[in-house]
Amino acid sequence: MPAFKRLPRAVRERQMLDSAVRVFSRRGYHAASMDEIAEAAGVSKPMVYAYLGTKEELFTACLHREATRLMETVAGAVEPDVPADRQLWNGLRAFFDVVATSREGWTVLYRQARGLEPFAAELADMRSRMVRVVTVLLGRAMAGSGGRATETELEVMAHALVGAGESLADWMTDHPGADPAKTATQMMNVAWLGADRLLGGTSWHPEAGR
Amino acid sequence: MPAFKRLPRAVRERQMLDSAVRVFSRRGYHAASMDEIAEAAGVSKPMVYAYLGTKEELFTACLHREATRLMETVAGAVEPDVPADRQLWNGLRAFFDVVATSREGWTVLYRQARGLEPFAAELADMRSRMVRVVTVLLGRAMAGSGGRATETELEVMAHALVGAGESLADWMTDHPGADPAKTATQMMNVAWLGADRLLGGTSWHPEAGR
Amino acid sequence: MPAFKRLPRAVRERQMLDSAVRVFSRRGYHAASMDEIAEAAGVSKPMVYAYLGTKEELFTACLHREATRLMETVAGAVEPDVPADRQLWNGLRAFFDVVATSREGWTVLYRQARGLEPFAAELADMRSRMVRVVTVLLGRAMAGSGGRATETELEVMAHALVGAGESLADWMTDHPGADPAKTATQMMNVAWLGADRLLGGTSWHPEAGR
Amino acid sequence: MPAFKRLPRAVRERQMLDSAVRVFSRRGYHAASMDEIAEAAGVSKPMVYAYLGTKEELFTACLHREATRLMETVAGAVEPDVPADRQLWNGLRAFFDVVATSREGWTVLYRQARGLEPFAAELADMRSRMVRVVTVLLGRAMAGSGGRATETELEVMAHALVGAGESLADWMTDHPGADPAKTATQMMNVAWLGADRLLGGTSWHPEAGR
DNA sequence: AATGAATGAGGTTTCATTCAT
DNA sequence: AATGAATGAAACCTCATTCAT
Repeated sequence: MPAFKRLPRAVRERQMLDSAVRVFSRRGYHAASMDEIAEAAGVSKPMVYAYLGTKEELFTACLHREATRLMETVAGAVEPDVPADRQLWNGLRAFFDVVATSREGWTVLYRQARGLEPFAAELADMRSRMVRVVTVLLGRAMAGSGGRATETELEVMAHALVGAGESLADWMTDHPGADPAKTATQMMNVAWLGADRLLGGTSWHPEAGR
Repeated sequence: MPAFKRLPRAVRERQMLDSAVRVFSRRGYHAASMDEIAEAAGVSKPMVYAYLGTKEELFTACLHREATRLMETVAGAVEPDVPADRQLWNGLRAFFDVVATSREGWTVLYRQARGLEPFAAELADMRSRMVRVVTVLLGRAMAGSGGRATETELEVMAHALVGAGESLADWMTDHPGADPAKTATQMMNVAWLGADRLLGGTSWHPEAGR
Repeated sequence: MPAFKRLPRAVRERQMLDSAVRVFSRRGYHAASMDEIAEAAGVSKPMVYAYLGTKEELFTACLHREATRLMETVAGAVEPDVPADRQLWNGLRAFFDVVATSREGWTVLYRQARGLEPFAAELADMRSRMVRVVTVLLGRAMAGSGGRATETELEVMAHALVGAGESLADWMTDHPGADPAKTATQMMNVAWLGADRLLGGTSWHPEAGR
Repeated sequence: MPAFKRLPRAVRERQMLDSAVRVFSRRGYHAASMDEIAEAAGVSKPMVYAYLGTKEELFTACLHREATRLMETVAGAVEPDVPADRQLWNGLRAFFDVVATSREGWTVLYRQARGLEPFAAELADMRSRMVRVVTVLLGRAMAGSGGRATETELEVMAHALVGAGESLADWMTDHPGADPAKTATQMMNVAWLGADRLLGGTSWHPEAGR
């Protein structure tokens, strides 16, 4: 079943990436074969190699595209002049939105890549950037509260928050009906308020004056 | 290069598992070859197949052994008659201890397995058990505080906490000097107290009367 | 030693089947290696797998091709409006012709397959069809002779005839100079002269005075 | 499960051969593993090697034992002073008796070995001896009937008869209820009625108006 | 621009077979 | 006398990758 029409390169590339993401998600990096990807894209294998290169390069390309999509969405949700907690909530909601929307895209590739050299390194990098952003956010919040946590402590906190976020992203993947905004709020209740207060009855809400 | 001596089965099996964990960790499941594992164990390939079975079964065996080691250590650290926060801290410290001690053993296998069918399913199971334990813990804590979170909310909280723990385990893997007890405390500060209070200067400490 | 030229699939497939039949005949199913078959066809192993599939499938393909060749030749020799004995002779001669012509093709594969799961079952099927055809032929002959053999007796007779045919096919394989037509006649002299009398009502009995 | 007692060599050997025949007939020569055979005999593998040698030698041993059993039974059924037809019937009945009694033995001998180098050669030998016996029998019968078949013609007849016998043996294998004596009679009805006339001088010819 | 044809390389798995106890 | 421990060798199969058309 050859491609029906000669299409401009950009379109073809998009088709291939779409197929690649789908196949990689379903089968996993190693079990996915270039054959299957090419077929899924309705193209012959040499085309894939001509346009996107090696299997490794192709996977990297998938990773990049999905990562960019995620990062940009989150970045677009930022409102710089808002309190730190609200900023965090905004970012979380955007993050959960993306995850819920393109389940195949992000989560699965992410899960794959984290355990798979030579992609793990790259992923770790991206994760570091996220942690850094959160760290800065926490730093700003602290500046307005008179706290005195060390830089390392802030970093550890940020790691914990990012991990919690990832974990809930996974949870959403398994609960298709879950609402991103609500999940973001629930996470804020743990992360921001703390289990102690939360369990005691206090609760955090995005619309609260703070 | 024949094995140096005839050893009883139990010994050889342990050697093989050790080597397998090491090789799987370094190379990743797919890139690891049975050849390399056998050689690392100082044994010929057929021995590996005779004692531990297929590559898949071998990996599963590694997973099981490391998971058991982890679970038992954590379970052994539990002190049932202690307040919930302290219990959580105990568990966390034990968890971080194991991770820091056998870096190759757990973290890497865990990272691998989570993105790799047919292991992901089994791992997900184990993770579910962990989440359940934490959920129960939270429920008990709430019972003593008069809160009114729903079951689902508790579960989401538990997911967040587990994710944060995993994330910090990763962080420890990259920071060999880190102290498990201290890391556990830091995580409690986020998870139990909440970022808000923490940043404001309050802090949680394992020895505090509560 | 790469293939000399790029050839269309149909051609290559034929070459491969030819080689496979030859190698399977010489070495036997298990002793034959895909490597040797590929080399004999002047092709690399992956081509064999790409075009003809698994070793089992390849053997089945060989069996099918040779069986078809045989069946069609025999079927082509049938003249429906001729007396039963003549029809039988026609079929036999055609059968011996094929066997004598492609010695490697049929007999050897047939011998192999009869003792080899999972091919035996299929072969048994084909043999059953042959027996059935002969049974019908005998039934028609009896109808014109007033005999009264039971259905089972006819079937046993047919089995005996088919076995005799196979045996003589083997004999021909070992006597390259033998003439198919003459052999067919000789077999008729045993088989038909007996069948004829039997179908006509005469019968032999162990206790008879002779 | 080691053998329960130290047994004399002869007994052990018999056990092993029994198991070997059973396993070979169930699995086929190649699919049968020495492991399985040893286990089936309740003995360790080195014992099998010590007593019966290589796999090839073991199979040959099976072949020999079963062949001997068959030959001796048939030979024991001969009554030299009886007419040729009755002698043939006696032999056939004994033959079918053995086959019906030890189905597994027959399977190993014929279905397997006939298509399998290096055993086929040996089997062919045994078969030759059978053919020779039948040929002689036919010759004697002819001498008493005034026929004039050539030596080759007799041999061809013998081949046909042996083939028919084998085929009916197979048929019996698939019809466990069948009666050896009756089957022998049925085969005589085809084979002998024909041979009888043929040896008496009548002959069939394709061009005969019939 | 696009593809059918082709392969090198490597991995898992299974056996028959033998030591050393 | 008997066996658990051990291995060399080889088979099947699959894949990423590239020519030649």
